[in-house]
Amino acid sequence: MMGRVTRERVGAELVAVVTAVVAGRPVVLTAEGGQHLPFGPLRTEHHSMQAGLQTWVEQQTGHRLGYVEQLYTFADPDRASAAGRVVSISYLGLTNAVGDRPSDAWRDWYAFFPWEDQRVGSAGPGLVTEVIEPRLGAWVEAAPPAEREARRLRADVCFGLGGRGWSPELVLQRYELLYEAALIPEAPSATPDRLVPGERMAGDHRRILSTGLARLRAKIQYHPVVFELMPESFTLGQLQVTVEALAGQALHKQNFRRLVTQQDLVEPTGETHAETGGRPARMYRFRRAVLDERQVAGTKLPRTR
Amino acid sequence: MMGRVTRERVGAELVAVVTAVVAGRPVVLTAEGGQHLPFGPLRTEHHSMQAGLQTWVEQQTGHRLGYVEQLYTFADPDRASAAGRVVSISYLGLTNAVGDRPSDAWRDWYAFFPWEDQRVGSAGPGLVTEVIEPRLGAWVEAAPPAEREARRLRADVCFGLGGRGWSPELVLQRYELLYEAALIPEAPSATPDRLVPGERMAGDHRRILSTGLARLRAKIQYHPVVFELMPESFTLGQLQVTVEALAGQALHKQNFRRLVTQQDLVEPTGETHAETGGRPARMYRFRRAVLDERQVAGTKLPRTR
DNA sequence: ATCCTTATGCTTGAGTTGAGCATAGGTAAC
DNA sequence: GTTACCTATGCTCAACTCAAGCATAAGGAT
Repeated sequence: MMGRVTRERVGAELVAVVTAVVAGRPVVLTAEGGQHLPFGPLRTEHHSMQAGLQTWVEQQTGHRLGYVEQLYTFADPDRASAAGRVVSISYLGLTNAVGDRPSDAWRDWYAFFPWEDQRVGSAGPGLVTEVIEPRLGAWVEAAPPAEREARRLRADVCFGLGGRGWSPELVLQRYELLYEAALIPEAPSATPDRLVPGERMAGDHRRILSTGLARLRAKIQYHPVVFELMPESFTLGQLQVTVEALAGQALHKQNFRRLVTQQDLVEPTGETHAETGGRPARMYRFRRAVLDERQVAGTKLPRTR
Repeated sequence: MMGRVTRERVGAELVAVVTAVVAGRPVVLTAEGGQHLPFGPLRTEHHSMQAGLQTWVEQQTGHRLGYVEQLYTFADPDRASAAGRVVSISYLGLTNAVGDRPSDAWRDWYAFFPWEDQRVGSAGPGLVTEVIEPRLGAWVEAAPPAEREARRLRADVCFGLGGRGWSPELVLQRYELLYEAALIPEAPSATPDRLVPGERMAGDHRRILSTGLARLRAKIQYHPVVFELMPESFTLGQLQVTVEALAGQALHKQNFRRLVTQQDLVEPTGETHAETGGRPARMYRFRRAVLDERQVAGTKLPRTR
């Protein structure tokens, strides 16, 4: 029967990856100057884990999350110390209001993962070709011959090398590859002179963050979650900028609007918006009904180039 | 800093949804006569949660899992009793060998979810139209008028009513709907005379199982995991039967083979197989290299009808 | 031989997607 | 006020994908 005793007990911790998009920059809520993600213990008084997370994220941000989703449960072995084992249950939360917290609590995603921003003009593309590619090349060459081809293939797939395309949703795989290649300060055998740029976080929080980005980038394509990051009404241009910020990639404008409108994800409010110095744009609002009507309806990424 | 103390401690439990496909029937490993899924406490000596799960599943089945993936972490509030809170971390495991365990440990998926098998000749289609649809209809009518349309829409989407198509991957949504409509014995307000057929399990294990089926049905479409359920070599017909068993749906044969072969998921072994009383089929093996070469490559479901 | 069964190959039409041309309707500079 | 420039929006076209089904192949059973 179910009453069987589980003899050992562990600490349970809730970790939140709360993200928003502000002025075309994706940001994540951090604590203590970006050193870690907000987290807290699961308490007995919490009705459920989601409820526990919701309440104390509201305490911190002053805003209710439009969307919460469980990410992954980690049992970081490095932390199984004297105090016993700790299990971290991580969640992804989306909001459109950054609230009144000091703005340095909201940090740009790409401060932690500069290579993930592949939009033209950003750091990503240069970083990959000038720093990451050569250092991964060295890592490939350092392998025993039998393993060399496997390493090269993995590097090529992750970072779109050798004529392969860049896949935005491989965030976690890229992080783990850099970790294994010791190009990241968290890695045990990392040496300061061979590191790839990017801020670190305490413990395994940067790994948790990368899991969140990966999930969001994947989810956005087949589930209408972007709208949780948008204000009540918005232009299709603003929506596209938001998606591009998350994907770290430019999209084909005309095809993006075709996708959004043909799926009936939005409806016009009747107003227009003329701030951009171009033709005024129609404003739209999200049709919340689609959440009930269908289970698949997303914002695919009609890529450019 | 990370050393912050988490004051309360909880029991941590690993739960496994281990599935295989035997003779065209999808089966799941259970304990104590199908009353619950195999589970066990997370121990300090386990290197990681996956390792812990792997080792004791191997103990139980005598076979190594080809594939293990974390499913979801539940904190069943009903079990937060005197002993304190229990957190269940669930995993999906796939294997192709049912081993030498007594075969009643392996139970047919569809004993627990008869409505999920929509293949012609199985119980599903009749069950939906003759039992589920009318009882859900009553549940819709029982709602306050303002809520009625929302309920109807939800029932229609989940069970493909009102001309909508059946979506195999909505396993969890269907279970939760039946739960809310009190058509399932686990539901608090369920009455014995209005139940939908299907065996129950202890605690929330049937919910965990439905999470597993949902994940597997979704995953199969964009990741080549079916092959973990297949023997070394197989015919395309056998592969199709396996996918159909999981999806609970018939597939268009010619399109299925085109999909599999065009993606280079398999390579011929050169042998043939003549047991079916028809033209002998070529045997194939899975090209394991695709796991490294690509991140997306699945067995989409070329549906029939 | 004839029929039944499963396997395999191929075609066709509908729909989806990537790419880009063309026009609309504003603001800012000259 | 005319020109340049900018973003928004509409539309077309070719390549590709996908559902559906016809046709043929190759075995066993009667």
